[in-house]
Amino acid sequence: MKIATWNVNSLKVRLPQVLQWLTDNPVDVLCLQETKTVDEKFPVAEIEAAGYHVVYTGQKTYNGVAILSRHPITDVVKNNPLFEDEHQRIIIGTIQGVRIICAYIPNGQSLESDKYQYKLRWLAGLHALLAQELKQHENVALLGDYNIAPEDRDVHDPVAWQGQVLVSEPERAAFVRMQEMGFTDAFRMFEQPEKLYSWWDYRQMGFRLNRGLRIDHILLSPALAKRCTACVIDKVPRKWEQPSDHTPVIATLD
DNA sequence: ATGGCATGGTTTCCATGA
Repeated sequence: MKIATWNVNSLKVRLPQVLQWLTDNPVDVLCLQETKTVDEKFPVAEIEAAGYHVVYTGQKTYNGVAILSRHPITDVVKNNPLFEDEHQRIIIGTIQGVRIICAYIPNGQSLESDKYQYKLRWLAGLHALLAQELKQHENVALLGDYNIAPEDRDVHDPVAWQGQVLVSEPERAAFVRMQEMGFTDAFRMFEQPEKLYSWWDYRQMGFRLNRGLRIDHILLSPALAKRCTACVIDKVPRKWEQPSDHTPVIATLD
């Protein structure tokens, strides 16, 4: 079973790329973030025609998440029942016995911003949700745009980024807390190329200069980590015309 | 030097992203 995550930065703009990518990479599950699409305008027919079931929750302009799956999706939950939130940032479903949590964690903007405090509160709510899901399910996977680069090796220029949003100590502590709950960063289970990231700034030739961050992750519960045989970042779509600034992460489960 | 680019909506600028 292959599960993947991709922040598409507008599904309306990126739908052709999503369909192309799924043709090239027929994964079982693809979690999307930043669909930026209200539910009434979600491209259900196009995705179903590609052979995928889909569940989604969106809003106007911002945020929005979806799970695409080759297999039926059951027990769907939209948003975090333990954290009141105007934003559509979480969708959960069970696929082939795996509890798939698709999350778009807030950006935080800057340490001085109210949005940063919201991010930290949101992460505390996520911790509570994960604890609840772990009680109920053995196979839990959290896939998405975390907006956290866990370690300095996940940052192209750790000195320039030191203390900034996405790498600040409280954010990294929130990531560590998930690891302490039993989750494993699938990417770091395996030997990886150096300086491989999942996001690059659109500006100033960020991708060409490999000025990136690894902020999109797949965390696996203990039972799933045992089944994980590979995890890769696919940089190919970032090279396409009019790309998302993020690129997909894929984990393979036995 | 707080810019640079991309997206969607309130559309010819603004908010947001990371």
